[in-house]
Amino acid sequence: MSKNDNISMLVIRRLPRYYRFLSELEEQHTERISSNKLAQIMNVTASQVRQDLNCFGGFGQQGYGYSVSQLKEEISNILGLNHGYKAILIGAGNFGTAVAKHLDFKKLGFELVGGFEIDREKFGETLGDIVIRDEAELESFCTENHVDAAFLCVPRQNVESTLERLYRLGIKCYWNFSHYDISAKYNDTVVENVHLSDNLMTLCYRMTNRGEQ
Amino acid sequence: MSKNDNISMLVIRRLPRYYRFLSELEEQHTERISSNKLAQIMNVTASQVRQDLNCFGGFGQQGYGYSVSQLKEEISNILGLNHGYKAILIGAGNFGTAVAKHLDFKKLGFELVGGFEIDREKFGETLGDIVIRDEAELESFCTENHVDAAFLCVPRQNVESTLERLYRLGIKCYWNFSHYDISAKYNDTVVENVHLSDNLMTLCYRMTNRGEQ
DNA sequence: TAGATTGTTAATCGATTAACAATC
DNA sequence: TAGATTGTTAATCGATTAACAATC
Repeated sequence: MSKNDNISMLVIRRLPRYYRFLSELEEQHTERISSNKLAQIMNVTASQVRQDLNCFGGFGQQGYGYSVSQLKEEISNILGLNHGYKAILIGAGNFGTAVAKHLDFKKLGFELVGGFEIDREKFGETLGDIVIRDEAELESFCTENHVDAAFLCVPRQNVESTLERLYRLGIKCYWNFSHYDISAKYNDTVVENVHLSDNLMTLCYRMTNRGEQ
Repeated sequence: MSKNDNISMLVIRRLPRYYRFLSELEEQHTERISSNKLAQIMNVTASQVRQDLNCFGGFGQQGYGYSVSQLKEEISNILGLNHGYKAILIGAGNFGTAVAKHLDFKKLGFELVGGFEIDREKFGETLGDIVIRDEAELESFCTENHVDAAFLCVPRQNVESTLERLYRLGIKCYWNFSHYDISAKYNDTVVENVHLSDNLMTLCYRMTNRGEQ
């Protein structure tokens, strides 16, 4: 699929953004778009758009531009959004609930197949499509069901022990809301961290140093 | 405060991470640390640590290294974490609730002073330290109380109209959980976006293309 | 003093932008 | 054909890393 196997993480992290803007264009029934116009909408350079897309192949046509729906489909394939990776939710507190209720996992490449909690009050509750189970059942559930990834929505102090169990079960892809440094301990994992507090501190910096840039 | 007013956004986004690791070192009663050791813990180069810190001034001492507590304090000041910027929460749904309950705003440079909702069932509820109010009261509240920032935890379709009101009230700093492109419309704002779905798509890409790197 | 480690300059590496020939 | 716009190469810019003199 790819022309070049060494694609920068910077390019990859821009792909979802392209995908978002293309989805919007499609909703507005825009059929074709030039790198120039797309760059303008996204507030980047046309050069960057063309370079980024050409990491994966030539999806455009000289003199015409790009077909919105085709390009969207190509990026979807590059991201692998069609895989429907089976994921479990660890922790059905406020964050776990928010994530499970508001994200459309099907569109994001995943399928949420179960949720686990230590709080017995929540056992049996349903959250979107999933049922909340006793975390003690983690091993039996994962043995019976194929699970590709875990969404870690538990406080930091609870992550470590659960993570060890998940890792032992062969689950090595994590979406991590805690500050626990997974890759430091397990180096053969795939981890995306959501550091909300880092993000908020950055906002604080920018508010404090407004005008300087 | 700064030696150089043109500090790269890449450096700035690393500051919260330094702050986090320094906080941990302090908790473990580590008094001093060398750029080499810190780099090792954080999985970056010692050069980068020294270059980053030197954007803001010389906080170390040759032959000794850096004082953990002093360096942490310096970074806190650079980020402006002592400001206690007054913020309001827009939307007390699952995400708003999760954010309000689980983040320690005081430590992140903010003080949450109120919350707003359109769902009348939630009026009067308390969430951590704040009371949920009718969004109709936004103007009166913000006129009576000084508000520096808004945390936007409402679905995309509701952001636009509320944003216009906030902007008219002079609130121009936003923590945005929606996909609405604030800076495109209002260019004198400070915006930090939390794009959870972008993050999850990146995880999907990395799972799909595992082994290639 | 000798050893350690910074602050800083210089070298390298990578990412972005500009330019333009290829081509629809 | 003429105009538009890509794919791609070359030029520029910026970030990271290496090296080392300064100094605690």
